[in-house]
Amino acid sequence: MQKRIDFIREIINKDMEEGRYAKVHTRFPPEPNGYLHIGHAKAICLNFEIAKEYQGKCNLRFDDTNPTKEEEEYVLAIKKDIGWLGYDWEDREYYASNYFEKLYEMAIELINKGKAYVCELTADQIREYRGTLTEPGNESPYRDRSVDENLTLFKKMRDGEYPDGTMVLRAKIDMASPNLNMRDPVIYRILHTSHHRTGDKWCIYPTYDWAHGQSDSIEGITHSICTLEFQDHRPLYNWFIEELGIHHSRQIEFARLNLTYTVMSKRMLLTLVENNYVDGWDDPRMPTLSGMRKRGYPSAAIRKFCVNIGVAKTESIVDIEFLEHFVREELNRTAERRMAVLNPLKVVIINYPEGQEEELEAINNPEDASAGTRKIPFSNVIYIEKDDFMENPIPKFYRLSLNREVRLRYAYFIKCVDIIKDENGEITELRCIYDPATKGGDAPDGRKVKATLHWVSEKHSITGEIRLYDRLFIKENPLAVPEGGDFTMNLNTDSLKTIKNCRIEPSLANPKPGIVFQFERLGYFCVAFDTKNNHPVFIRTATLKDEWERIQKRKK
RNA sequence: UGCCCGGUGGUGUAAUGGUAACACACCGGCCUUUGGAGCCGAGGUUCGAGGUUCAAAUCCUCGCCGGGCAGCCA
Repeated sequence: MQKRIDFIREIINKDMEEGRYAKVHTRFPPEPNGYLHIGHAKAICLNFEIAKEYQGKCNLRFDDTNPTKEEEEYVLAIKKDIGWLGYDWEDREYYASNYFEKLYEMAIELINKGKAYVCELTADQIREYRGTLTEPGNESPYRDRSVDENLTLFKKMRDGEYPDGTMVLRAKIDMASPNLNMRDPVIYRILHTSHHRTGDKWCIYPTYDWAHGQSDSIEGITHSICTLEFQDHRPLYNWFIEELGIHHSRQIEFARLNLTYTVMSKRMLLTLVENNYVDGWDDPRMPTLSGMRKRGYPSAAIRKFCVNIGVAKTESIVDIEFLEHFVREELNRTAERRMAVLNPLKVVIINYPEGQEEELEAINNPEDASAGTRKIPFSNVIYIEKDDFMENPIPKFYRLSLNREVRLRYAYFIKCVDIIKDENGEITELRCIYDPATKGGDAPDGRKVKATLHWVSEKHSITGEIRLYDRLFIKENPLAVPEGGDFTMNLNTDSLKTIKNCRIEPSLANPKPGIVFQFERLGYFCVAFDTKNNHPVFIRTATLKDEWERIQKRKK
């Protein structure tokens, strides 16, 4: 995949030139406490693509140091999503929990060096002793315990002799450091909670800060790429590595992805799931990879998006349309075209013999000749889209109207000669005449029409359900709320509209779930996984760009 | 009044002291059997002020603005 060189690759190039590392080895380190979202995709692509470019490797490592939040369900989902994105960690599926024993030994080593101590201050006291952003902290009264005492206490912590929260192991660094992370950070806490991998083997767990850098080191990671908020932790990780005298990875921080009309925090996504604002983590409206997969987004589009947004340290918000652009670009190339009418309006062609029918040839994908053609049945009663007719056409509307001629795609020119209404004045049917000479859609006399409509033959069509998904939030920044409000007040209450009786061309009677089609002039639609035989269900993946909609919007 | 990071069109990313580039969006036009796709064109002097230099988005100084950090979360 072609990409411009970014600051991360620049650093790596320099490291390689200077011989700092013999090869490049990266890793993607998710915490299994939620599903992966598009922001994670950025990190996944970065790490795996860099490994590929430098003929190195990229590990998958679960950062599972907090058993109170992590679950097996999430590790399964995460692996599935990374695989779907197209990346392979081969046999390098690691877990921070694999290193618990090693990490424990490292802690002992620190204690032996007089660089760690068991502290019995409560959580609240630790906070008070830490000082503030502008004032230095105070040293814990337990800071100067003997090595032996620390060793004994730490062993007893491990043996389960103390309840949760009674003591912790802390690194002994500098309570006056301007970097709060260096003010004797906690590296082990007591948690009598069973872990999804280690079960009840442990009742003390390393903190992320203690586990992360050393896990990278153990795996021989050369370039540890993470998000901006860990910049302030880097000195701490370096301190650990140096005290322990182990392999030193270079940490490089980049800005996480933000998208308009989207929330990206796992906490908020969990809120949406738990309060049933959406139908699970994989709801097609979610920014999760599983949601996007269900929505019909091709993984290639997501990859391309991730490459094209670039990487930098500037915090930014990418327009969701940029993602949609790559989805459309990919689908335009790959999706076969079909015809479906969402809001059917009956059209009777009065000069086409009743009972007669014929098959017309249609191109499956104008962008890909190898996709071939298919036959579409035609008869005297068809359906067109309600929106494609206007009794009193406004300027620039050049679809069907009384006495106006348009083309039915791949079929004939038709001209509307009569409008039938019900007692409420609603249009229920159109009467048209067709020109037999225009079969296929071209007029031998060279006359032109301004519009081409999609259509479906009444007696041949099948009915189906179509789910129209829209963005989940009404505000570009869902987090912008008045005092006391929260992001859920910016939820789009109309983000899902279900249309039951759509008319769909017969070739779509038994489509394969997951496949995406373009319904001509409407958009891309993905076959839903709960679709049933002869009653297909489609999910709208994305609309087509709509010039007519833009014209109307502009007038407002 | 602490420490760390950042500031280039509407958005995102380039330009690594030498004519501010690319993509998306937007606007205008062409083309079109999808008002799709495609094609062509318009729009910025780089947060501000000084300084260094023949030459500054880039280097220096001082401001301004934005973000992160006071979990036994990651």
